[in-house]
Amino acid sequence: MDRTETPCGLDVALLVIGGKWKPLILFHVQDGPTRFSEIRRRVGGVSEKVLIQQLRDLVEMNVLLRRDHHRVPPVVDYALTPFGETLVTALAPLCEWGTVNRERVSAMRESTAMERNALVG
Amino acid sequence: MDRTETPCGLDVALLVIGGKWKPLILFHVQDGPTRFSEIRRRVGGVSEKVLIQQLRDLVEMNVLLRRDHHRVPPVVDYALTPFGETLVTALAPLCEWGTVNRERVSAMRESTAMERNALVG
DNA sequence: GATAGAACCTACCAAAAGGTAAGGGTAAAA
DNA sequence: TTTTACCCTTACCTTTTGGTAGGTTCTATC
Repeated sequence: MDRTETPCGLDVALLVIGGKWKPLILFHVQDGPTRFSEIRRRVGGVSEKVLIQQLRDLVEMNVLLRRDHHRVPPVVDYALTPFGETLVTALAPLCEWGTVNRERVSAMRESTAMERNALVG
Repeated sequence: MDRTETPCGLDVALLVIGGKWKPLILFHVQDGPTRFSEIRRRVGGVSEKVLIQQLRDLVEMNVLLRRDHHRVPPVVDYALTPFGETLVTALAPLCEWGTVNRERVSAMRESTAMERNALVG
């Protein structure tokens, strides 16, 4: 059977998880509702601005639920929606693939970078 | 168990499939070696420049194999490597997820876009 | 009284990614 | 003989994305 006619759903998936930090966010939120500052600490390396952007995108897509506890100073946490859970489930094999092949991939990236530098120098 | 210490492999996976057309390319190549022009037709909407860029990235990453048949006018095709096959396998659930949720996701994107426009206008 | 921490927002800037338009060298088809 | 198709390449430009640095409002703590 020819797959030319059956469009691939990966474009849809990437609409949702496309963004430098979104996969990591999903990963670090899957154990339960997590506060903003805690996500920031766990993800590591994100600026607040970008974190909020990506969190908002995920909330808009109904992947995450934002809960404002209406306290001051603010208390807000984010949790997976049922829809978000299906996404995380679908993401699991890819996550595992990445974990298994981390070394391999980063080694390849380094070697090709070296080749490029050799051509330049 | 706390996942804070076990890094998520999704960042690695996105290094490989990150790029507007890469998932689609992988999808359209999985039935066997495919010629450049055929990939271009199947993917649809890519410029030659970008297609070649992404194909080269995938070749560098050892996901695809480029075979030059040394004819003129040129005959070149691209096929999945064994490594690439493992990636496609890991990608399958996400692909299915996207297919199942295509309507839902595009509906959400449209509604939030409408909200934004309403705020502007 | 100064400071730190919570969860953001805003203006501005840099880098990366993608897109457009043109060309190139060959051979077969029209 | 002009056109078409093949698989690219290059120069240039626009869009998207991400990052920096500052500010805000409030409370609890030192």
